[in-house]
Parts: sequence; C-alpha cells; structure tokens
Amino acid sequence: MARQKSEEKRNTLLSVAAQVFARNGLSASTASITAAAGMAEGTLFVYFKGKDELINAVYSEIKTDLAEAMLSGHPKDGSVTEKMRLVWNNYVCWGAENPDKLAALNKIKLYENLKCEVDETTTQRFCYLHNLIEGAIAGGSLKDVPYEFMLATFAAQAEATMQFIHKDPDKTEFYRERGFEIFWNGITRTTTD
Amino acid sequence: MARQKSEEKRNTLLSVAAQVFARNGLSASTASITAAAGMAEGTLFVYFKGKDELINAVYSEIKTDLAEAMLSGHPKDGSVTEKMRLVWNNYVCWGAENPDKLAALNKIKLYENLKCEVDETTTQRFCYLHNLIEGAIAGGSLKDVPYEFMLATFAAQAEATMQFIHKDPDKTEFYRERGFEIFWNGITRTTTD
Amino acid sequence: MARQKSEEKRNTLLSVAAQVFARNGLSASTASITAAAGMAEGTLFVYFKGKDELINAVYSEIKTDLAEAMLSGHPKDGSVTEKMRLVWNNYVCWGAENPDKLAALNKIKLYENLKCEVDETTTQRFCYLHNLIEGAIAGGSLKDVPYEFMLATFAAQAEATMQFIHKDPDKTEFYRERGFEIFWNGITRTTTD
Amino acid sequence: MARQKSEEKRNTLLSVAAQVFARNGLSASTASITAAAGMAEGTLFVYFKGKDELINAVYSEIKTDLAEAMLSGHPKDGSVTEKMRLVWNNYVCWGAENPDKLAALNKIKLYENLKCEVDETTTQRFCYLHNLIEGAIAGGSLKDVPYEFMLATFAAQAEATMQFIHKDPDKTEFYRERGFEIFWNGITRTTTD
DNA sequence: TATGAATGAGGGTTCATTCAT
DNA sequence: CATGAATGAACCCTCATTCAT
Repeated sequence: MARQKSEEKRNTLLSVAAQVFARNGLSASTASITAAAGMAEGTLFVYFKGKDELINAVYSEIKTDLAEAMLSGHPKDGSVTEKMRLVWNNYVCWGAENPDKLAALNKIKLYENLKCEVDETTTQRFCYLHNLIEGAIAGGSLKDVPYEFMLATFAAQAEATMQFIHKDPDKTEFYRERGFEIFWNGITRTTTD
Repeated sequence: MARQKSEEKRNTLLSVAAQVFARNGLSASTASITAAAGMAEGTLFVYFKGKDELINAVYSEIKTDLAEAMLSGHPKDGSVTEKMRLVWNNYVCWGAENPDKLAALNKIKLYENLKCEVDETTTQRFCYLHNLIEGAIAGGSLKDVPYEFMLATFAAQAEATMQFIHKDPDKTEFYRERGFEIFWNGITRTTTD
Repeated sequence: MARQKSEEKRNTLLSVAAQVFARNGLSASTASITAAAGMAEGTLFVYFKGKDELINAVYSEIKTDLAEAMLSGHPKDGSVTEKMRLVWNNYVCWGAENPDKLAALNKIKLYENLKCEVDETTTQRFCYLHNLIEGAIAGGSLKDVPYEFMLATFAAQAEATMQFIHKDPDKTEFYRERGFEIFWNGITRTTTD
Repeated sequence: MARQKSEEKRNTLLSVAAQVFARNGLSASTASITAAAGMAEGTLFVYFKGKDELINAVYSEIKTDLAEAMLSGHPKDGSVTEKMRLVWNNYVCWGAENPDKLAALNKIKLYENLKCEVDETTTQRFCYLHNLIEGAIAGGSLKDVPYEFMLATFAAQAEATMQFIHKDPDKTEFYRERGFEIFWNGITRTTTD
C-alpha cells in the first residue's frame, strides 16, 4: 500500500511549526505545535522522526520558499544593477511579508543541531544570485573579495532592512531603497579613500 | 562572620554560562553550567534568582564588555573616518577573539524573556558611537536616514565580517579592511545613481 | 565555659516558629523562621538539632503553656462543677487568645514524626484535670467510661468551641457557656433515654 | 482510537493518594504515590493538573464517600433520636473502618490551599443532617444555639469516638454507644443548672 | 556563639517519544 | 494512518543542613 501520509498535513505542520517557533522559540513543545495545527500529539511523529527533524525540515522549507521568492519575476536582460535591485526587493519584501518565517529562520539558524541541507533547485537559485554578485564585483574595486563574503554582506544588510520595515511598515519603500543604496554603494564603489 | 558572596564566583558563573550557552544553546541545563564551573548545582541560585536572571545577567555582562572593547584606545582627535575605523576594528576584533561571547550574545538576543537593561557607562559608550555615526551621516548623502538604521547596518556588516574572520583567522586583516570599506562606502558615498 | 546559648533566642525561635507554622503549615522553611526571628539561617541549628527537633520542641512548649493556662487561678475548694467550669473557661479563652498557638498545636498533632513528650510539671497539671473528671464521672451515670475518653470529649468540645469564638469574638461568652453546658450535660446527665 | 483516560486509574490514584497522605502526610512525594499505584511518575499529571488539584480531589472524594456512608440505611420514619443515632453510628463506623480516609481528611482540612468544593448530592446529604439537628435543637433547651455549632459538636465528639474505636476495636459498640449518649445528652438535655 | 554561603538530595512538573487502540 | 494516554528522563528550583569564617 503506497504512502497514505497526506502531503497537506505535513505542510500544515511545517507552517504551523514555523509560526510557533517564531513566537515562542524553538523550545516550544511539540504538543503546542500539534494543538495549533488541530492534530493529535502523536501525529507529528508520523511525519517527522522527532523534533529535531521537524526543525531541520522547517528550515529547509523556509529557505526554499525564500529562494523562490527572491528570484521571482527576474528579467532575462537588464543591467546587473537592475537585476540585483530586483533580487533585493524580492528578498526584503519577502521578509517584511513573512515576519514569522523570517523570525523562525533566524532562530533556527542558531540551532545547535542544524544540518544545513538544501535541495538542488534551491542551490541553483542561489547560483543565479552568485553570478549576479560576481558581476557586481567585476565592475567594482573589490575584485579580490570572495563571493561568499559579498553574499553575507547582502544578507546582513537585507536583514537589518527587513527589521526596520517590519517595525515601521509605512516606510517600506524608504528603507528598501536606502538599504539597497548602502549595500550597492558598499560593494560597487570605486574607493578613493 | 561566614563567607561573603564572592564576586569572583559570580564572574566565573557568568563567563562559564556564556560559553555553555554559546555551545549548547540557552536550553543548556543549569546543572551543566555549575558542573562546568566546578560548583554545586545550588550555588547558581545563590548568585542568581533563577535561570532567567542568569541569562539576562550574561547578556548585560557581554554587552558591557563589548561596549568597553569597542571604544578602547579611541583618539581624542582625528577624522570621523579614522575614529569610525578604530571602532570598527575594535568591534570586529572583539567578536573574532571572543566567539563564545558573540555567539552567546546572538542567542540571548532572541531570548523570549530578555529584559534589555544596560548600565549607565555602557549607554554613554554607545552614545559616543551614536555621535560618530551622526557625523558620518552629516558628511554623506544619506542625510534622511535615521541613526538607528545606520547602527543596524554597522552591526550587521560587522557581524558578517566577524564570522569570516572566525572561520579564517589568517585573513583577519583582509576581512577587517574590506568589511569596513564596504560599510563606509555604503553609508558615505555621494550617490550618483 | 558554661552554656553561652541564650535562652531568650531559643524562646524567640520557638514562638516565631509557632506563628509561622500556624500560618504557613509545617512545610514552612527553616529559613522563613529564622528570617522572621531576625536571625541567620544557621542559628536555628545551634539551638535545635534539626527541623524535626524544633517542631517537637514547639509542641512541648505550647502544651506546657496550655496546661499552665488551664489551671491558672483554680480554687482550693468549690464544687466539681465550679472547678471544671474554671478549667473549661481557662482552656477555651487560652485558645481564643492564642489562635496561632492553637493552630500550630493542631497542625503539629498530625505531624508524622511527633514524639509526644511532656515534662513532669505538665503531667501533674493534667493529673489535676484527671481527678476533676473522675469526680464528674463518679457523680453521673457514665461510671464505666474511662477517663481518657472523657478527656478526649472535653478537648473535642473545647476545640469546637474555640473555633467559633475565634471566628466570632463578640460572642465569646455565649459560646463559652453553651459549649460547657453541652459538655457538662453530656457527661453528667443521668440518662433516661 | 488511542486509549481513553480510565476512570479506574483515576480512582486508584485517589485512593492510593489518600493512604499515602494519611501515613506520610501531605508532604509525601507525588512519585511515592504513583509508585504505590504502580504507575509512571508522569501519569499522575495526566489525571490531575498538579499535586494541589490531586489533594483537593482526594478531599472531595472522601467527603462524598463519608456523606454517602453517613446516610446509608436511614429510615423514612422514626424519632429524631433514632435517626440521629443511625447517622452517628454510620459516621463513627465509617471512621473506624476507614482510618486512612479519616486521617487523610483531617490532614487535608489543614491544607493551606484547600478549595472547599462539594458536589450537589453531598450538599443535599449534609442538608438532611442539618434538618435532624435542627429537630434536636427544637426539642431541647439550647434553642438559641446555631446549627453550625451543633454540627461542629457532633463532628468533634464523633471524631474523638472514632479514635478510641480505632485504638481498641473490640470495644466498638461500647464507645459508639457512650459517645452518642454524651453527645445527645449534651445537646438535648433540659438544663436545670 | 553566630553567621550565611555552599551544598546536593529530592521535589514537582514538563515533554519528546512510544505504542495500544 | 491517526490518536492521545502512558511513560520516565531531565529540568529548574527549594531547602535542610554543614562548615568556613
């Protein structure tokens, strides 16, 4: 008899868990998650071997979701700057629109037993970002800086930006623009210092 | 009469707790902390009302330590850039040299019951940083951006930098310089975009 | 060097302990007792081997106090009824005036590790009561009933009475009289049933 | 699906708890109760929110049991004296036959967090007793004495009686009769004092 | 003697996980 | 598969007691 497990239930658990983790921390009980999902305590263990696996799955899920959001609507052509700005906007808006996912992601990032596994598709998506950044590097003065460092800079600046947007949604556009400016100036400027 | 509470024991507990939290998360047991500190389980509760108070005290302790480190050796005069670079260097090096404190700080930041209390001196130290950043804003093109956003940018990029230094200590100077460049370019560049 | 222990401190501890036990039960901590007595935690253990010994000492102390109160002002002569009534009044009033002692006594009575030890003088005092009751028995119709049962009856009725007086002090005299009537009628009446 | 909470297990816990409390006091550990009941430590918390709820439930349970026992076999008609004697006998015998329940009841009575809640049926049963006593009052000379005081007298003397029966079961009938005599004489006698 | 920090066993309670239904 | 009662290890914390001062 093929799998009778319901993909829907699994997804419900994942998204409810993300919410609960975001609000109450990773120390939230599995019972509180199943309760919020309207399921029995034991059901969680039908879909995940244990809490640890659930946490890792939530992480993957959100990362995938984020990667997908980040590249949505990307133009085939256009300047590196324009492409980069789109990615930035997608990223920042995703965070502002999914505060629970963002919060969950940040908490799970610090989880001691995190196994960073991302699926193939997601990897490829980050690859696109990789290329963009390499392009930016090539056009600026920071030619010796590794891509990973730039990516970290990108994420760091973006997350700072998201938090301000989340606190003050009226200024979404303002922070989104200024944040990008800072980031882009930072990595593309021809230093004269 | 009787032994007096020893400031040394309290400090031992604080720094051991920071290490344990950094490595095992805030969910580490109080028993594991006292064991690592070579004390009896009950002793922790002589110095802190409960785990919650301990966590908050560790937070204050590290924040104070960081603030002190950040401003060490700051010159009375010199350009804003030079002063800022010194603060950056202090901050980044502190993080690279105190990975446990940094990790503990980041985990406690997400702690649900965190009571953000910092002492007077620490507040003043951050005030100095405040003024520096205001100076940088005044000299750049991002005049409408609030100080808090700049500070968040500073912290975000510094932390990204620290992590790279921590992973690859041989390149400490390299990342420290490039990180500052990116940050400083970002916030001071006269945009021509 | 003779005893340097202060009898006064010991007494303070006994009476403070009685109050604390009355209000918070025998499970009150030794620390709460020393705190209420204005002493250091360790001091209690200078005067008593442990909490158990303290509880037993409080019990003895109160029993002695009660026995003394019960027989105060007893007349050399007078009818059995008059003498008995005086004892009754003393007993009941003691309870009404010392609610904490009464409450402590009742709680300690049910203490699992109680060692019933009373000193010589107290024993003699209860002996006087013994003789009174024997006199009452001799004059009534319950000649075959053992003294101990009568004493229990006396105590039971008296304690019920005390509680009503304690709840409604305005009716002290009323309950004191009615309580005695019930008791005395009960044990002296010539049954016609 | 899944096991349902078993009323039997709950009852086992209640009666085992009563025994343990009777013998070791309310300070007995919850672990000692589940062990005596042959269950895991956690099981207690499936049936009761905490120790406090357990203690209150034991209290209710015993009160209900006592109220039921007290009125068993009560005659539709007969004199007040006869009815009262039956209640007395039932009460006293229940206490003598259930020393653990009696002891538990007395200890719980002094429990600092006791919430006195009795169910409807039990209340009605005590109501019957109320009426009986009112009848006795009406026929005697203590017309101004409140019912509650009489009830306290009843309980106090009955409990004294129970203790003697428990210590000397051979004289059950003797103490039961004498005890009732004393009580009944006490409250019904036409005073000539 | 008096103190109170230090101790560590023990207590109530939570919770991830198992498994009978 | 879905359920939720049952489990027992582990946790935080209390507290009687000890002992260095």
